[in-house]
Amino acid sequence: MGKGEATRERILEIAEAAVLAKGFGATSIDEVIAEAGLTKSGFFYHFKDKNALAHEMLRRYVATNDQLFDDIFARGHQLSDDPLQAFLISLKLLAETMADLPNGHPGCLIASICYQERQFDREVRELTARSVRDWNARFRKILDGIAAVYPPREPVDLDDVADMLSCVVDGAIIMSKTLNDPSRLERQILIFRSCIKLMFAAPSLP
Amino acid sequence: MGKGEATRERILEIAEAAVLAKGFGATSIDEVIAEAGLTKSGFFYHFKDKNALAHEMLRRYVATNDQLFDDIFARGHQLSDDPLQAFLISLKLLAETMADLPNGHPGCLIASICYQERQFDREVRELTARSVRDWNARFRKILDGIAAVYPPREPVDLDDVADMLSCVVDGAIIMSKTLNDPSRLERQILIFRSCIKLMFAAPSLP
DNA sequence: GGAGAAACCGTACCGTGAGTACAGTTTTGG
DNA sequence: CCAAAACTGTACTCACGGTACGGTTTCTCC
Repeated sequence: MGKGEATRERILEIAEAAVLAKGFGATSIDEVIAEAGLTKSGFFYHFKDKNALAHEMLRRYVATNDQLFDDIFARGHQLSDDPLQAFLISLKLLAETMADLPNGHPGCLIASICYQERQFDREVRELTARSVRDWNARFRKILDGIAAVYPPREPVDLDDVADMLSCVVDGAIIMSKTLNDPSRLERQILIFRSCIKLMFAAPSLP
Repeated sequence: MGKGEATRERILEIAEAAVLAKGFGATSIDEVIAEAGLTKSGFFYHFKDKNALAHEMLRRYVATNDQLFDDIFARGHQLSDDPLQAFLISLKLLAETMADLPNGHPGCLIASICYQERQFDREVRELTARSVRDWNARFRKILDGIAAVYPPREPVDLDDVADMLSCVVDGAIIMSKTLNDPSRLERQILIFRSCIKLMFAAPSLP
């Protein structure tokens, strides 16, 4: 990794924290470069404008989250052969992971961008949309595996159930931040987990 | 209503649409006053700064939503004496109301502010927190009434279930906007409704 | 209908932040 | 050592938030 790449990473890290804390518009380049220890010229050497910065931040954020999901769902699958049990374990792991974040979840970049959309170009908006669709498809695939073994006890659209996880997480992050109570996120994931249990597990099972 | 009040309302309406579409930071006063047909001096006659504008927008937004919830849950209670049925009816009404919005839900001001918090003073942040807490308490009260008649079939914290509605709605609004698909919101509310059914309704009931 | 308050308009100004331009300088890797 | 890469420095422009303040129109009430 060249020196330039290291600087880029440093800028992105600082910028992401600032954007999640106070929004994209309120995050000034001056402030980012001050913390990163370089000049304005240096910044524009790496990013042609703020939009490019947003684009790279998003790429980074999506990649990190993808990796997290990969790990967690692989671990769940590893701990149980039963698709439902594996998913329930993964959700528990996800909840724990979120609970272990020292200062609570820093926020969802996609949600942040969603409420600032006009500031970004088509490319950025398409990247957010694609990421969300990918995550939904991932969850949907898991649910397909479950439904094949455990027929749902209530007629539900599995696409909607898959969407629900992202919705609950995004909503819970907002609530955590608004109420300044990080525990909200963990608890919402666990409630979603209960819903999955109720949907698929036979009434007799624990 | 004096003429001043009418102008204030006009400003707030225009500003709310702009803020939800592109964020608070990206909404310029110049642009709002141009649409409202008045000058900068006129704007600052009504609002001492942008923070005051945010505060009033939020008051307006919360009041509107409170009214909506009052209507919808009153109607549900009116259509069934059974607390569970009443809630299920209300959720259906809520989903339909959201589906009927011509261009989809414009967005949640609280979520929008959540991702821009540093731009606002303590008063605004406290108002958002209080509103969320009030809504959660409202839903919790309804759930208490249901749980008294129908013991939950899975050990769940009713506070968390109450929170879940706000989370699902907020998350679904974000997903609707990100994917440019308004139907997502309605479907998420209905999935939440299915979860409520699964939690409380006896297995034999339809 | 006249006076005074409320609801504005016009102009000029300041500070901050995004972004440009471009020439010069240091750092780094082959 | 040398050429590219990774910056620095200065000097702008433009948009936006906000201030200051004097003047003008438009209600409203007696």
